Amino acid sequence: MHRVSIKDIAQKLNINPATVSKALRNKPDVSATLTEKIKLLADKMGYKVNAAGINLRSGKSKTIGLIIPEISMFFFPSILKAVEEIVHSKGYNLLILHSNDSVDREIENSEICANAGVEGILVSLTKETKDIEHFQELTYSGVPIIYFDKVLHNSYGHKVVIPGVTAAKTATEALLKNTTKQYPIIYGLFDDQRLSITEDRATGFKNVLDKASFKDIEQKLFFVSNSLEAENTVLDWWKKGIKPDSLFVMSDEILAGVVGAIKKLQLAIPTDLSVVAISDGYFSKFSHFDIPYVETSGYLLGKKATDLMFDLIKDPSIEVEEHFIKTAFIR
Amino acid sequence: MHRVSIKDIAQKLNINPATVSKALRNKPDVSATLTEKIKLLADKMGYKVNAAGINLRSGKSKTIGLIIPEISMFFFPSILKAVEEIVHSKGYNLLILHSNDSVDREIENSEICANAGVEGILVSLTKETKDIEHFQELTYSGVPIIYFDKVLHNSYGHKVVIPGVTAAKTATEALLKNTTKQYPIIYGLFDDQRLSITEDRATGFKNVLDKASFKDIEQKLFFVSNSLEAENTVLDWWKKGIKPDSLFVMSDEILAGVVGAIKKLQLAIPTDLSVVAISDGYFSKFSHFDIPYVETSGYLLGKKATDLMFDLIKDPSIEVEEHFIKTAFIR
DNA sequence: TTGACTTCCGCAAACGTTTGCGGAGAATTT
DNA sequence: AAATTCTCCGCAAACGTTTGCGGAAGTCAA
Repeated sequence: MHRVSIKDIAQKLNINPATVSKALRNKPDVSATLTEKIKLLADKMGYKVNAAGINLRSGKSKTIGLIIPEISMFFFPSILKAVEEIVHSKGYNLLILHSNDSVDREIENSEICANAGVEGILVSLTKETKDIEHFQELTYSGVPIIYFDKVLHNSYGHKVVIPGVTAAKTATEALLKNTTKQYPIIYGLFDDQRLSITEDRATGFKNVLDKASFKDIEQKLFFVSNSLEAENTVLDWWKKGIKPDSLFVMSDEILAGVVGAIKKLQLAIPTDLSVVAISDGYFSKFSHFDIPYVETSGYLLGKKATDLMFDLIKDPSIEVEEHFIKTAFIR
Repeated sequence: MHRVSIKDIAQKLNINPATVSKALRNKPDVSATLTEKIKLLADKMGYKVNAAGINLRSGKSKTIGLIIPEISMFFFPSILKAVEEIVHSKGYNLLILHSNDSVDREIENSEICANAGVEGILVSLTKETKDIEHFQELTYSGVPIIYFDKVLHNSYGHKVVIPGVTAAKTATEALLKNTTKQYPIIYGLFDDQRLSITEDRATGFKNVLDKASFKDIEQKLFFVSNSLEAENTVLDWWKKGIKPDSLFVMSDEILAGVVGAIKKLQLAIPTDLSVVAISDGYFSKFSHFDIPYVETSGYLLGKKATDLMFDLIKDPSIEVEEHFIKTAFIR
């Protein structure tokens, strides 16, 4: 019942715990014969290293913290897959904290990370987050922090993000190309306005339409806070007799609602409504109509962020900059 | 740069570390005035408790391990959400380990849990897992283990699962009711045959069809290992001119492939093919046709498993049994 | 005034691990 | 044979925290 420690092994062999410790880690200053004897007994006694002891002694935790605003079925699983893979391949553990889109919980989570002594933090911010003081404290104490996906643009720190402006531009340009009408109604459906990714994508969207002076476009931007609201927003348009010709959708989360609305309204795509999205590509597989989209990859995002994390652990002096993930237009 | 410890605070106030420790935890044997002074200074110095120290001293880790075979976009996120919520509400941390459907990695993961000194493990097994010796060792050492979703039926242990047999029965019965043909072709599409959930659902499926002697049914079971294979299997049927009337689909993972095939074949549902599934309900929202399904909830599964985990931590003598999650038929 | 209680803080030890140093003895070189 | 190097193991201390005990000073009642 009692957990076997190095001391127990040492006592049984009438030797010093330090020797056992060295032997188990194949240090050259223990003879081969003794090393083998120690390992054999350790195995027989069911010895497991005690992480707490190591952490205390070394002052390190071999743990990376991952703080996310929301656990969604879209982006998040692929991110996590990449992060988990890399983190464990490096012999580190992963501590997952979920902020539920609340700054207070985000602050709590940063404190949990601090207490746990994580050696690095990957964080995607909540919609509510207006400043990152609660992380700055950790930065000062030397813990590398990487902000990914949902970040604060006007803040200092390592960032890994989707190139939202250009992605939105590409998508909107595709939307324009498909529009044959002279006075098209083009709507953009976005997530919460406070999000950096919303800001980027809205900028790209407006940018393209504003420059498309050759057409008389009625453009409008709508901001919703979740899938359900997105669905209701689209339903509402049709209920009011407003029928946009084209729709830009900024993410899978929002697209899920749009697809739901399209289903209920029994719209033909792209005849009744032309849709372009920024997406991981799920809906091109699952829905019966084809939606052209700018493809983003959660996996690549997670991979780049985590790789950068370990680079930073090796060499904390790496230049602070904003990294972008490659995207591609899929039709 | 140096991390502030209790000792540092004690030194600064010329008092004993033990007193500081007590004060910070509001022990009654430190005067109110001194307690306040200590807390103030601790705050000012930026003191953070050192988890490693506490863990070592207490012999506990305040950590729960979650071992999963695969990070999927379907079931998994809702499970994780429930687990994360409860675990952190209890002041515990969550260690996520991903086996990638490999027994070897599952064994590694169990060892990581052992080394980390987790106080409990939630595990869903890989397809390859044939025995659970690697977990038994942990059980002996007093770590509660809960097997959820993908389990080994013929093994001893606390389990939380979907009632697969009855769920499949309900779904298959619905399939039968919709069938008007005299000689219907009814196919079942399943995940890897080694999985307990496959076994359960296949049993329920066969059970109902075998008893439906009033009709002359051509029934067949197909086993695939992922979404893509599911899609190819369905495509293959049509390529060969085989057109089942009804299709039972055992999970969202498989349903994703089926939906893809239906899209490519441009089948009308349920006219060309009648489909019933066991699902969390995603596709009823995302696909243009309606698929009746037996609803399962990853959230409820995660919640029940985690609740049981903490019950077990409180009282390890709780009777070992198999718990079932409620399901409902949605049309 | 004495005795019995409280209040409040210090002390020492322990959790498991690792590190650098020191030294006894063996092996090697001169 | 003496001097040098090597091999191998023990020793003590340290990481940060908490616990029970002991005791000094103060409070209260008889």
